[in-house]
Amino acid sequence: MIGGRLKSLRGKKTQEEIANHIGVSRARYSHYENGRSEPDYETLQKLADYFKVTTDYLLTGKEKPSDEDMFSDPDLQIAYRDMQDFSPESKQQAIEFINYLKEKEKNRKPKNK
Amino acid sequence: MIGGRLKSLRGKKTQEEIANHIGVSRARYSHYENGRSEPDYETLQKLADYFKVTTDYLLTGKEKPSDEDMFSDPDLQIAYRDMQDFSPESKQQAIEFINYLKEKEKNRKPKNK
DNA sequence: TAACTAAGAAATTCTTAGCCC
DNA sequence: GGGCTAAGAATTTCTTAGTTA
Repeated sequence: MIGGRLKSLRGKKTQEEIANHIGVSRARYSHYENGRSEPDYETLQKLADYFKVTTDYLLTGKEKPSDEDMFSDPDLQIAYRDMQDFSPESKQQAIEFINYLKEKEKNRKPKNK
Repeated sequence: MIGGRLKSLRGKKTQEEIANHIGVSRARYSHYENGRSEPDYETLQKLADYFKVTTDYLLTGKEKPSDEDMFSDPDLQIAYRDMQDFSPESKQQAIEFINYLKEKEKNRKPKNK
């Protein structure tokens, strides 16, 4: 399960190195990689931080390692959710402003396409 | 921790309804909401599926409900997708404008709902 | 040196049953 | 009905110590 992902994320580093960084014993980390036990949520978070992936990725493997370049930043998502609660008028205003920015973007960098 | 998020996601549904859907006892689900215990990974996944959010969101609260079924206007969705291609500067501008509108909305209707 | 594991200890979760509002 | 929780049972994890390669 999550073990395999940990294994490949670790690469050529030793188990001890990872274990030290996240503050668990060697044996404990080994258990995680071999599926003998699963990390508690706190440790899972530390592992995700250390490997620079989301907990989602560790758990499901369905997301890609979200290194630096995440398309969808949280701020944008929050803004989007906010917009859904807007009155029709505000919604319209928001959309218009976004379209305005979109035009500006176009001119800034002449795209192919 | 994750309990609070479960609570708000549940809304006005009963604990029993959620519990039945994910296949755990009432008491067990109650424990999750009140932080007396934490769901194992399998149950966490079921909860995330049921509430249509990522496990990341349940664990950290940092991500949004998965945009899979962000219903609402198509126009808004298009605008959202456009924003993802924006430069950081334009993104920032868009977010600021949305926040400005958000404030305006707040003042428009001082009382809840 | 690095990784793995058996076995018991320790910690956590789950169930039952009941209580409260 | 709907939600909460004490106590013990059940399950899981963690540590130690030792084995394997």
